[in-house]
Amino acid sequence: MNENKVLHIASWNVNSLTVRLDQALEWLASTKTDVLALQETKLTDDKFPVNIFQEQGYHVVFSGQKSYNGVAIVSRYPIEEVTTDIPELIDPQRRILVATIAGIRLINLYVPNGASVGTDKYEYKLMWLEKVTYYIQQQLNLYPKVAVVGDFNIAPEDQDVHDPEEWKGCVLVSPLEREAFFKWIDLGLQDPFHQFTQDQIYSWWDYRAGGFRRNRGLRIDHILLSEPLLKQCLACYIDIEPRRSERPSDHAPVRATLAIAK
DNA sequence: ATGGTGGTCTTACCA
Repeated sequence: MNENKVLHIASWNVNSLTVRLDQALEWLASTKTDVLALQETKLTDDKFPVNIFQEQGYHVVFSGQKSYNGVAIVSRYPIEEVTTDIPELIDPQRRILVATIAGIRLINLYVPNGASVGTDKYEYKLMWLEKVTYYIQQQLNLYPKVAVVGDFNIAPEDQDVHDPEEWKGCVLVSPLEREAFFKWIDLGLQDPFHQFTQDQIYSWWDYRAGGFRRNRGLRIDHILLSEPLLKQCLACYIDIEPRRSERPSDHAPVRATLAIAK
C-alpha cells in the first residue's frame, strides 16, 4: 500500500538568530517544518547554537561571520554534500549554503541588498547574481531536483510590490535585478508562488514608517524549484504570523509543501 | 512628514 507523505521546506531571513532563536524553534515545531533555510543569522560559526537544534532533533549546518550576513540550514533529515563557497565567487561575505537533503539539492542564498541603484553595493549585487547564475546552471546539470531558496532581495514582478509606481526603478525591483531573476527562470527553475491562491503576497516589510501596519510590503523571499520538484509541489505560501510577533524579523518565512513517495 | 526602526562587540554601518 502506498502512503503519500509530504516534505515541508521553508526559507526565513531572521535578521539575527540570537534575537530570533526562540521564535525560530517555536515556529519550526508548530509548523512541522522539515527543512528550514535561514538567512542573516549574524553569528560566527563558533557561536552557532548547534546543541539547541540538535536537542530538538534537527541536523544543522551553517556559514557565518561577525555582525552581518550568515546562512544556515536546519533539517529533520540528514544533511549531505555541504558547500559554503562556489569556485565562481571568492567572497568573504557568508551568503551561500548548499546541501543535499532527502534527494534535493538545496541552494540557500542571501542575495546582497544592493543599497540603491548606481552604488558600489548595487554593482556587487549584480556581479554576485551573475556568478551564482553559473553555479546554479551547473547544479541543474548535476542534480534533477534543485531548490533555490532564500532572501533574493528582488521582487520579480509589479504584482509583488505594494506600490509599483512608488518603487519603479528602485533597488529590489530595478530592471537589471529582475533580469537576473528571470535568467534563473530561463535556466529551468520555476516559482510556484503565483500558481496558488494567496492571502499574503509580501514577505518583507520595512521596519520604518509603519511598513507592516500599512502593509507596505514586497515579495523578495522565494522558493524556486526545478521541473521534477515543481511536479511534487502541493503548496507554496508566505506565513505572515511570525511577522506579527513581538520583536519580529522584518521578513516572514516562505514555505512549500512537496509530495514525496513513500 | 522626503522621515522612520531595528540589529550589531555601536556612537557607524547595514538593511
